Amino acid sequence: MTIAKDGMGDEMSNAPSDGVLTSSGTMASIVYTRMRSDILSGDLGPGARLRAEFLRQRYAVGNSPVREALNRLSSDGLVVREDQKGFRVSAVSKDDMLELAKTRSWIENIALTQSIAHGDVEWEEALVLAFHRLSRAIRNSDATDYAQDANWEQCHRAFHMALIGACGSRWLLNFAQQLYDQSDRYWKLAGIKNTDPGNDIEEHRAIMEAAIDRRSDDTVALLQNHCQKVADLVLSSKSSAFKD
Amino acid sequence: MTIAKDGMGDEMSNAPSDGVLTSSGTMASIVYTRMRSDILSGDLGPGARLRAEFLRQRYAVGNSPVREALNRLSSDGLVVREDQKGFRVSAVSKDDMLELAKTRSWIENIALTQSIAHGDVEWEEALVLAFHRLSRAIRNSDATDYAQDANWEQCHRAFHMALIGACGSRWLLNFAQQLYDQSDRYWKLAGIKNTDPGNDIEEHRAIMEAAIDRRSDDTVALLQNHCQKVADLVLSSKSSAFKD
DNA sequence: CGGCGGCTTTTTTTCGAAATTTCTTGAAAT
DNA sequence: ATTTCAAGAAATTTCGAAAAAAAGCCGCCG
Repeated sequence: MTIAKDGMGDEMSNAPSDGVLTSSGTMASIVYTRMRSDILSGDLGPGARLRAEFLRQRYAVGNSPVREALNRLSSDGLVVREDQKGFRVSAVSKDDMLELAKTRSWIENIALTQSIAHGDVEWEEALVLAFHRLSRAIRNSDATDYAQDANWEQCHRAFHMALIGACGSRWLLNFAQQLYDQSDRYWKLAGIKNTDPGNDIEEHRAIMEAAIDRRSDDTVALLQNHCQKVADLVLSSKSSAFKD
Repeated sequence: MTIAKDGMGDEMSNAPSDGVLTSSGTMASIVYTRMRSDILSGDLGPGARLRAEFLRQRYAVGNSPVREALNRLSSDGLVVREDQKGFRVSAVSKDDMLELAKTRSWIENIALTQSIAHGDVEWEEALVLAFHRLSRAIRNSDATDYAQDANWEQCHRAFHMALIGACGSRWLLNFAQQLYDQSDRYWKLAGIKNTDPGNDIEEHRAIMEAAIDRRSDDTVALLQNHCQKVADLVLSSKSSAFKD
């Protein structure tokens, strides 16, 4: 089931089976995971100062775990560090969003092309499974905005990772995940309501089928379109969050 | 002179003008820089355990700075963390080297194409300057193996960064730098002697000129060729460092 | 002879406080 | 009124030791 050979991948290494980062073990890892989640969800807003005392209290731990988590997050680009002046949640802007979307499209383009070219039967099956779970998550969700659903989120992430899972480069997978995280943050900050379950399922199904049929160009086009649509939505939202 | 808009870039942010990472400020940052350098140079060999006591003594600091540096390096992929079992220098292998070379070629391909498409006059000038410094570093070096020369190393890195400096994505620049670092480590571990200064200069000159002439395809081809040659050398070296 | 539990030792991880730096405030001087 | 400077406050960074976990050791039992 797992594709990467495991060894360098930082984020997914502590995932129980696939997707979720429960990352246990040390306090530092727990704080890292929770804080990452809080930043992605917008609970810790862009630009917010991350004072030691505040975080120690919030996560009920001492100084060291907080600091270790912050240092990891800063390498992930979710937090910025200014020597001697502390940490803050990295800012957002229209320009950043555009840069992000551009970069993501480049990276996913390569990764997807490679994945389709080299994906084996295992990859196909993992993809089908990921799609099945995603569509079920969408159907099962009774919320008017299922994007809030933690399960949907995990399935959606897993699907996109499964797509490129056979690209043959842990580096690329890592990069793609970083970019996915960032996009995810913008999506949530924009506060977009996901209103059309049927279309959402079909869009993902089309991507999956094209991938499995090894129609490389089609798949890439569909995925780019999918991502572009998301980016447009984010940018055209009232976007009170982006001072721009 | 600087191209990136500055803000998220982690590595280069503390560089005085360009290239060198003296990254001062906090002890943690100093240790991070020195340790990174020690790993890249092979002074801390692949797979080596990084015990707290050893590092505290080596860098003459307390526990916290060492730990912060380790956490940052682990996100960079130069160090692997195993919760509750400490840190070690990330391993090397033939497969990893191939994966790395592949990924680097993909990333640099995009970055270079974009840089050539969007590079302005400032970019051209920075590139010319970087080349000039590189060629001077090569000529001035009296060592039989100028790759040992710290100055050459910095100039070489600066040149390759200048090439893609106008790609328009800080993400991509960051990724490219990570991959460059890793390649650099393999290069040094392989212990290759750089014996042909003249050819080295001309190879870089050809790349620079093609880039400035905006011959996108040519430039990419030249760069790929350049990187491929390096990868082949590394893999065909006696490579006592790679268990396979 | 080999594997298994319990003990000691080593190493990692975490805490709380000291040291250092930055930020704030307010009074004095131009 | 504005700027400058210094003292106090707040926050970050660093240290050293305590707590927790892993690794090594040795005798014991199957």
